[in-house]
Amino acid sequence: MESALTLLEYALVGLTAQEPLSGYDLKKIFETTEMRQFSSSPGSIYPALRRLEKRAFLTSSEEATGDRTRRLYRPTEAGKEALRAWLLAPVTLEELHDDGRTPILRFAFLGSIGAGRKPTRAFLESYREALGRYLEDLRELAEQLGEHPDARPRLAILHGIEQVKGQRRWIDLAEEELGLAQTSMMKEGSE
Amino acid sequence: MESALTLLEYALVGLTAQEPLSGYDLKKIFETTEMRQFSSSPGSIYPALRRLEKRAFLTSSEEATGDRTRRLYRPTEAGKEALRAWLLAPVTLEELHDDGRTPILRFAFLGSIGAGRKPTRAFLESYREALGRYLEDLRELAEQLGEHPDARPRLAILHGIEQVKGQRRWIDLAEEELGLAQTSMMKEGSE
DNA sequence: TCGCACATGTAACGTGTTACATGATTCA
DNA sequence: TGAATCATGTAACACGTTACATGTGCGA
Repeated sequence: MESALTLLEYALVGLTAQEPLSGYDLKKIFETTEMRQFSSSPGSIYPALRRLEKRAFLTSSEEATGDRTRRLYRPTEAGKEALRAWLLAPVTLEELHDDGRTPILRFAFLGSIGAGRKPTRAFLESYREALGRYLEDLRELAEQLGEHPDARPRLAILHGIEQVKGQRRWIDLAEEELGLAQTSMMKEGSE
Repeated sequence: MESALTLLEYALVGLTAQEPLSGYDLKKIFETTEMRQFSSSPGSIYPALRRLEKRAFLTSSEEATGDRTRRLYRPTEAGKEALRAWLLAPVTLEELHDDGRTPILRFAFLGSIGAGRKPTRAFLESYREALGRYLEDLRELAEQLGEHPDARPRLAILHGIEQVKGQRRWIDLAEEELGLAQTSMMKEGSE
């Protein structure tokens, strides 16, 4: 252990794990896809890549694609291991408190470590469980705010409750699409 | 202009605008309510309060509540003005991209500047509008990811879509609870 | 009197942001 | 030939995190 990468760093390892990428590629991904949450400024990406290489989570090699030379990054074994540990960790209430968007980011990356049905299902289960506890907290808070003269703070909590409900619906949807029906009793052999 | 406070700083101004608070009070709020997203560590709060006082967004006064002495903070006129500008700004697509949680945080604070029905309605309208555009982007992205061999990235986008739907439902709910039915043609006099 | 809650700070550190800077290649 | 895109950096700065530090008042 003693890893603890930043979210940006995990994203860099996760993306390069799927295929070797240059800093410029990553920049492009951050500005065109839903990874907008990460800054696409070179001032964040390039230093992070250097950092990860120095810490031996990534390796790079100068390569000539067509005519230009680009420095392509890919994860080392240690990098893959750190990524795996991050992706396979169960979703906790604390994670939801810190930043509700990291669970789904982790989910999206599960393919980059070739995770099969079992870890995917385990991930969704822990997500569901954490959401359940989160929902309890929110309902309690909403009740406490019931006396508040201004309705808006309580409505803000109701917003959170609606979000949690949406996330739960999505888990059902995802399990269905992935053929992970929770009622099934069949043993699984994949992964 | 030339304000641009951090999210933490806006939260500090917004909370003290409702009633004068000490650094310790704010710390408590951050660790017990749904404002957990802000660190409750003194290393972030006290420096931020000093900063805001130096920049004349807050004033403080040593006061003896019971026996202890506490430094109570409250916003200056400039502080209230900055808060007002922040709260009354329409929700934009960019804001949703940067951090989907700021709109609802701003909404929750609308009472602290005594915002009435009209700005509240305007806020929700802009929110709805921004979400609509966001939804279009997400649907397009989901379609692009349809070809992807791994279903999980596309499912991650569907998660975003579910979240947006939940937010829209909440807007309807909020408008109803606040008596801001969008079908109503009545002119309003408040605020 | 022992520990907990109250109450406020400081210092080192790492990281993201913004702005600046450079040069090659491609396309109109 | 000029502009846009490709491609990679650096430097100053501000901020949040973590850890350390100090002291008071209250209740068991």
